[in-house]
Amino acid sequence: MLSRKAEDYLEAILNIAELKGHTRTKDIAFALGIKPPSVVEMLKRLNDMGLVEYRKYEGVNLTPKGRDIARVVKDRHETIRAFLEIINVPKKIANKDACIIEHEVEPETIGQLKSFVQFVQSAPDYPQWLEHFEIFCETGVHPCEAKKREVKEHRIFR
Amino acid sequence: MLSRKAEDYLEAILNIAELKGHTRTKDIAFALGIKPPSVVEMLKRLNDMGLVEYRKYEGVNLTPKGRDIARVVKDRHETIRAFLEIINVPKKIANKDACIIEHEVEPETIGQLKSFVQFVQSAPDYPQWLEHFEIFCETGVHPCEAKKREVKEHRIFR
DNA sequence: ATTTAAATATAGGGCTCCCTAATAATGTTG
DNA sequence: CAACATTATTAGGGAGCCCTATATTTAAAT
Repeated sequence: MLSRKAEDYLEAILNIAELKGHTRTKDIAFALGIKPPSVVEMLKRLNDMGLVEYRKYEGVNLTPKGRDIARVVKDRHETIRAFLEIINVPKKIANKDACIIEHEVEPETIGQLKSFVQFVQSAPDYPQWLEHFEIFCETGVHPCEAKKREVKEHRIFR
Repeated sequence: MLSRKAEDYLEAILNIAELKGHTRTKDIAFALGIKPPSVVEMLKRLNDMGLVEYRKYEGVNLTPKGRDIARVVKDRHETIRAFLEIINVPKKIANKDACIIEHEVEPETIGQLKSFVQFVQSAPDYPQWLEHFEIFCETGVHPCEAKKREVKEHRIFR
């Protein structure tokens, strides 16, 4: 089983490679907020696992095996981020926390989260309940409940 | 900053204490799926941090400070577990994955998750969209979309 | 009260992942 | 091409968590 950190590295390498074409130690270190020597250490390990092709002073490339894993990890990340944004977690935090959640969580959980995101996104129009959710966040009261109460109160006053 | 593992220990101690009145090394080890020596090591550390009162061969108790933290952790856990169950992650997995997610995630995220759970739970009746979500999981099609399509097809055939 | 069993603790070791300081390779530029 | 800056790497070390094997203590049973 791959450690969460190893997954982070693979994902970072994929992202950087897509962005810049080549991947250097420095960029990985920057992306993960750590120091270069830590990166080198991990690259050696990933190389030994056959997930990455690492050549000193030249840079790294994902192997097909490594790329497959990186894609899965990235997909999970996107799913979680999208979900968190749906429930109005601020963008920046959503992204950061997706990084944390994405590891080690069971496929079933990711699967359900993914379904949920797709469900919301495939809704024909902006779903009403999401609007209700926003009101609930602000007021602490479910709009439908508020309606009911009004009706009740009317009855009392009459 | 407290490590995620340290938080796990505090939560476990709280749970066991509530259940049995006293907390022993063995029970913690069982709850966390690790061996007793690892527990002893952590208890010493938690003791030094003032989160736990640990006496050799006698057991542990949470200090007020430790109990406060444990309660927060447990609350987070409950929130996440409840959410995962709402989106139909199997109970057992929901609980396990809640353990994983609950750590290190920003308060904002927990807050929004919590709001979401409360929102669903405070809905006056079983919300229709949840039913729709279940159908979507099974069929991959949003019920509302399906309706639209039917209408369209009708038009074509006439 | 002594033996035996269960629980607990210590010693020592390993893996992961991070760091700083020092060294080596590479690139850039006058 | 030499001097300088940038980037990478090695060396060595530390914290966190876990383990097995070996004491030690407490509890239970004869």
